[in-house]
Formats: sequence, C-alpha cells, structure tokens
Amino acid sequence: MTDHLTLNMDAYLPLRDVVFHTLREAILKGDLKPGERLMELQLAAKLGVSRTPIREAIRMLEQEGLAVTIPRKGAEVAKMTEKDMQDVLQVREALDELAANIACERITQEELDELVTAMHEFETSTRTKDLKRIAETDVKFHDVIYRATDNPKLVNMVGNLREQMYRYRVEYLKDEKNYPTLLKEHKEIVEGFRSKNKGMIAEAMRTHVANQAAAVQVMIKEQE
Amino acid sequence: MTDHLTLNMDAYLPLRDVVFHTLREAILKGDLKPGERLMELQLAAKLGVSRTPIREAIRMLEQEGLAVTIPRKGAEVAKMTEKDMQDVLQVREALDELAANIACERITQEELDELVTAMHEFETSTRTKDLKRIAETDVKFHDVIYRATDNPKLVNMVGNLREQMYRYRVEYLKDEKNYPTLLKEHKEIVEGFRSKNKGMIAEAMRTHVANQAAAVQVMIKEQE
DNA sequence: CTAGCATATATTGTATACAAAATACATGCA
DNA sequence: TGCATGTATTTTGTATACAATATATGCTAG
Repeated sequence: MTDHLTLNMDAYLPLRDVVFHTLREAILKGDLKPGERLMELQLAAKLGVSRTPIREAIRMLEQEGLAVTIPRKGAEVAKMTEKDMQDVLQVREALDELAANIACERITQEELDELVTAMHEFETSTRTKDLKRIAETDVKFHDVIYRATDNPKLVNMVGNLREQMYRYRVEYLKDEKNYPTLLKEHKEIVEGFRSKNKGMIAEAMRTHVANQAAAVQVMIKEQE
Repeated sequence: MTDHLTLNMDAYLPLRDVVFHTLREAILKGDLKPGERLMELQLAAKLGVSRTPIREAIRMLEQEGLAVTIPRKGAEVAKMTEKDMQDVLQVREALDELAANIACERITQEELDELVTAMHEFETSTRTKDLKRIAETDVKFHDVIYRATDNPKLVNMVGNLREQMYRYRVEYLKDEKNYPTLLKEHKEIVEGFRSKNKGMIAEAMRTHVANQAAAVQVMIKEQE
C-alpha cells in the first residue's frame, strides 16, 4: 500500500557525475574542442560548483581518453593524431565484427523492431537538419545493435572507441550529401539482420565506419 | 654544457597517481579482495595522505572497472559474476586474435628475442615459487606480444580486460601442477611467431586464456 | 632591441572544514 | 521478545584554504 510513495527516490546524482556528463557532452558535441584547456576554476565558476567535483570529473574523462592532463599544467581535451585514429579503427573493426556476429545470433524480434524504428527515426531526423538530433539518432541506431549482444563490457568498450571519433565527425554530418549513403548503409545492416547474414552485417558496418573515418581523418589533419 | 643538470626533472608524480598505482597493485595482488570496501579516511590514514588524492584515485579505478562506487555509500573493489567473466572472455578472445595477427606481421627480430627472453624468465620464475614474480613474468611475456602490435589503444584495452581476470587467477598460479601447461603454451606461442603462423598463435593464446578462465570461474563461484 | 632576471599572477596540488546522508546502536513501548 | 524510533557515529559530498609550481609581465643591463 506504500508502493506509490517510493517513486524516484533515486533522483540524486553526485555533482561529479553531473559535471562529468556535462563536460563529456560538450566534448562530443564539439563545444569543447580538442586541445582546449580545462581549467578547474573557470569550469567551476561556469557550472556553479567548487573545484572538487570538477577535478573528479576530469579524472573520469581522462580515463575515458577524452581528456589528457599534464601534471602541474592542467587538463585539456584530448587531441587525436592520424595514428591514433588508425589504431582506434583497427580495434573497432574487430569489435564491430564481434558485435555483429553475436547480435546476429541473439537478436530478438523485439530488438529487430527497435532497429527498424531507429532506422526510420534517423531517416526522419536527416530531414530536420537538426545536427544534434541527427547525431543522436545515428548513435541510437548502433546502440540497438551493440546492446543486442547482451555484453555490457563490449558495449562499453565500443562506446569508448566511438566517442573518440564522434567529436571529429560533426563535419561529416553537416554535409547533406552524405545522408543518402548513411541511409543506404543503415538499410543494408538491417537487411543483414533480417536475413541473418553475419558477413553482410560486418561488411556493411565496416564500410559505414570507413566512410566516416575518411572524413574524420580530414578533420584531424586540419587540426594538426 | 648545461645538459647534465637536466636529468630526471620528471621525478615528480601527483599523489593521486601514486595512490592509484598502489591501490591497483593491491587489488591485482589480492591484498584488497573483491567486495572489500574502500573507505577514504581509512585509506588516507594508511597511506599518509589526505582524502583528496584518495578520492581521485578511486575515480580512476572506477573507470578501469576495478572499483565500484555507490553514491553516498562509498566505493568497493569490483566483484565479477560468471556472466561478467564470460563477457570479458568473449571480447578478449577477439582482441587477442587481432593482436596475434598484427603482432605476427609486425614483430621485429629484436622483439622476438625479447619474447624468448621473457619466456625463459617465466620458466626460471616458476622454479622460485615466488608467486608475485611468476605473475609478473607471465604478464611481461604477453606484454611483449601486445606491444609488438604498435597499437597503444589496443594494448590499453587488452590490459584492461586482463586486469579483470588477474585478481582472480592467483589461485591458478599457486598450483605448481599448472606450470608445465603454461610453459608449453608459451612455447607454442613463440613457435607460432617464429613460423609466422597466425592461426597457431591465435589458437595457442585462446587455449592459454581458456585454461586460466576455468580456474577463475571456480574462484568466482566461491566468491558468490 | 634583446636576454636574462625579478616579481606578480594564475593555476594546480593537497589538506582541511563543514554539511548531509547512511549506518549502527540503544532505548522504550506494545 | 520484537519492533519502531530517536540519537550518536561514521562516512561520503562539497567547498574552501593554503602551498607549490608554472606562466606571464615588466624591468634592467648589455
């Protein structure tokens, strides 16, 4: 009878987590650019908190590879070199293939429906020209696949690798010319899942990533 | 002419890093067991520092998956379930194969010599019954392989996956009966590199990991 | 005008102080 | 006895204070 009182007693989040998510978003959206300094006092003032949660959030970002700190100098948004990009791609290719294989075997009808919905939502979003939303729906599409593996560790690691690219691929998504390609690739992936064709999925995901990688490489070169 | 003054100006390490490494070691060696609470004040007293570096170190451990913190409750050494173990193994298998392939192609003669040396050092260590040293030399052997990929991101990710197992495999290394098996597996890996046989390397690494995984699973079951 | 130095300022590193919540424990009541 | 409640203690969350170092500024000497 007291059940209805207990809703969201879990609304509390430590400030370090709020700060972490805020900074993370800012980095991925490009509001904080690679190489930009992360000064504690400044961030603390901007977010209206003390340095303590800021510092802890920076430690977390650091471990995720989104920030780099030099002792007694401070932290900055991590920069990627071309080599870094290649390294990331090499690993991601392997994990994408793994994910494709597992997901192909385990995916439920419900998840497949989700995937199709996500594809449509992406398609819709490309017509809104709302960049943030386009990026979001694309992420969501792939999330469905990764989550279908039922392997949180894998989801986590791929997520980490994706983040590294995301902050450089904004330009790619800005160019409307790329949307048809993206859509075609999504469709092919879905088709692969429908026909339970592991090779097809893996291949489609590979070219999907490769296409974006090309654009990211350009961005990285400009930065250097 | 002023060159000789500049040596190791880099001796400084922030306390957070010292604490991080100390706790990390303690977890991997089993001094801090899965489920054990990490209380800030207690750790601060024991290590002779304030809570600040302790907290930052905990945030880092958390991101590495070695600690888990519940808001307003505190941190504890992460526990693994059987499922976690399987998830980790699934990913590790894929990355080990990737590493084997890359390393097989790129490995230099110098690195191959290193690998052989590492193998011998491991063999020597098994005769000393010094558990810490045995674990160390085994880690070093595999490090040579991973580093030969020349892909730091991959090295880092595999390292992370290995850590998850290491803290549970101490028992495996305690049992002398396992040494001959381990040695044989190491020899096979080296042989694979000598003959540039990717399949052989990957297969040897897979069984190598699988054997340890069996022991780790037992430990995990006991913990539960 | 530049190099080098002294000083001032900004920034990080670490410790501590205070607030808030969780936990443990004791007490009183049915 | 069992259980609810209130209180004390512990522990985390956050802010602040102080120390040490790095960076910027300006000045003087050559």
